[in-house]
Amino acid sequence: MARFLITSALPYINGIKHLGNLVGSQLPADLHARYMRARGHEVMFICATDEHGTPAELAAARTGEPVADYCARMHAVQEGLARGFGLSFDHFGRSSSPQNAALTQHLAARLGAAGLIEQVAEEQVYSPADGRFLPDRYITGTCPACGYENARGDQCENCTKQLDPTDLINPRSAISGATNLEVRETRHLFLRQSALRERLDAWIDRQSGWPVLTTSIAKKWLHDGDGLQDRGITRDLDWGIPAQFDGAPWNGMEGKVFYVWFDAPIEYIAATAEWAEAHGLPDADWRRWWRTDEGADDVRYIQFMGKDNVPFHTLGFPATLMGSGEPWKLVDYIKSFNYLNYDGGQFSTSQGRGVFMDQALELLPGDYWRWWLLSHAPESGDSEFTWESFQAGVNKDLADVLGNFVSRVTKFCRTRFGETVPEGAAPDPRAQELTAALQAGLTRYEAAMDAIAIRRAAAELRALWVLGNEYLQDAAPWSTIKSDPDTAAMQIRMGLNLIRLYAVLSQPFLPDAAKRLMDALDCNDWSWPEDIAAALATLPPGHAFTVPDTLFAKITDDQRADWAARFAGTRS
RNA sequence: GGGCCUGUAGCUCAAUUGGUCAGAGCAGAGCGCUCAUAACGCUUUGGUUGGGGGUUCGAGUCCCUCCGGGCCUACCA
Repeated sequence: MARFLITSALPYINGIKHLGNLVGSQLPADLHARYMRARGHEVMFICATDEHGTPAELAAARTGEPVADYCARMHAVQEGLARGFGLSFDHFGRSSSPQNAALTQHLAARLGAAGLIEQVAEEQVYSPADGRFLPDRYITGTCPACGYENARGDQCENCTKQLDPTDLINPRSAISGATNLEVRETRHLFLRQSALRERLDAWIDRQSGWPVLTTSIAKKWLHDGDGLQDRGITRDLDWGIPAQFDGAPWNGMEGKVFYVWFDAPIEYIAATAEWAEAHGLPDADWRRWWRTDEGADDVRYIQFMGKDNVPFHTLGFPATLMGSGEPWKLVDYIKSFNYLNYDGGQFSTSQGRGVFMDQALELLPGDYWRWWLLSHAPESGDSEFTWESFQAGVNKDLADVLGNFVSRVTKFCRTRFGETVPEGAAPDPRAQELTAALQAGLTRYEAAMDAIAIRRAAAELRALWVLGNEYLQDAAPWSTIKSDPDTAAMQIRMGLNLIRLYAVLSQPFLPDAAKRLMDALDCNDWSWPEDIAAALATLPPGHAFTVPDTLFAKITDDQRADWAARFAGTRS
């Protein structure tokens, strides 16, 4: 038994996430966490909301709430949606927690003491009307290159030219529209990532088997141009972790907070501390996951994230931990994902394009989405959600192959033997053949799951379901019962035990359906099969069960057309 | 501009270090079965692996080039 620390990239507090966000981090992380637990490993699965930064402040301002209230409310909303999708976090924390503030300040102080933080004076655009400094993208104006009137300060969306806010003609605040902008000098803390470049580079080189997507992005940032650049880790904002605090090795940072990309990854650790507090456990209980000098030496730490998050997890966060000079646990494997597109374009939070988590759950339970999303996870390239594909995947895989198998076995048994596992003969050669095929398939499934090859794992799981239908077709208990009731009974006994086996094996993908199957079978033995023959004898003759309700309902053509039309436009 | 990824049957995707790897699922066609959510099983039609050139005994798999798609490029997070 090993110990697995699993973190999912933190969803930003600003609004409800769409299915692309879900499949890019939280969902695959959950799959892995559930699988590892099922295999008997000790797992700590951590996620949290990322709550600081300008967008949170602006979103709160729009609803008229104090930002802290807004974040608390949205955290609860996201937590509820996570539950709806069956996300089995050990703790779903908040980057605004006191634990994160303390740890962020602690690490910053350590970095400062190590000479890895310096103060840099910068000029930034300030908007007196808004009472705040404006990030580049919150300044709009006319593009000097193409004349586009709504160009952003970082880049013109029309001609894609990289811009500096001061390049814009007639610049104005994207927040208030104010045009009386001025350039002010402000001082910020910079993390001297460049000083850690060699260590980071060597550390990346030491990793093996990481997705190309992960290492290529890290290498690009390490070696492109002048190499890894130092990064500002503070901002002129109110909402965040104060950059000036007791024990800080610098002065003059009053009124400034740490930048979200500095404190958000630290929340992985802090959320584990939150977990300990929530369970009334001592600090040692969370530190054994994160401090290699306090027990984390045998921990395997795996992170899940979309490709946009890779630089911060391969460079920024490791730089923070390495630079602290303290023995913090570094990530062992980074599973990164491409993007899921929506019907020919991108999912877009800002434009409300695509299906959002709350909307998805209004249409269908979480398992339907989990299956399609995971079996189409954008591992090797961007993938695309279409309603046709979703309908086909759900109907064929879940309703026909798995759901109908359960239905035909349980209903046949009820009709011919009653709702108890029938006695019957001992397994015959055909049943042993099935057992062997399942054993081989299980090995392939486990290999894919161990390797976090998600689409392949889904295909292997489905192949196991198919074996049940093949066996049933071949054994044909509806036929054997006429001449050999004992054999028919054995065949159905196999079928009922197969359902339990499928519930156990499918649980990481389909937690809710698995639970319903086990409830119908009146079974609570979730032990992962070591030996298939033994696993298929778990439900003994005479064991009572009930025929479950339809496991997965099919998506009709009318529903598909209706949903496609409803989500064609933008979210209101 | 620079960098990275990608282009394999109608669709979604597989093919260890180049050597029976040209495959699977869906869709299509035929047959079978009737327990079941008109479900299941078997068989089967589809590709000169984006175009062209090169290296090699041998290349989706390496190199060059052209065409197409996507992403990143550090102050959105």
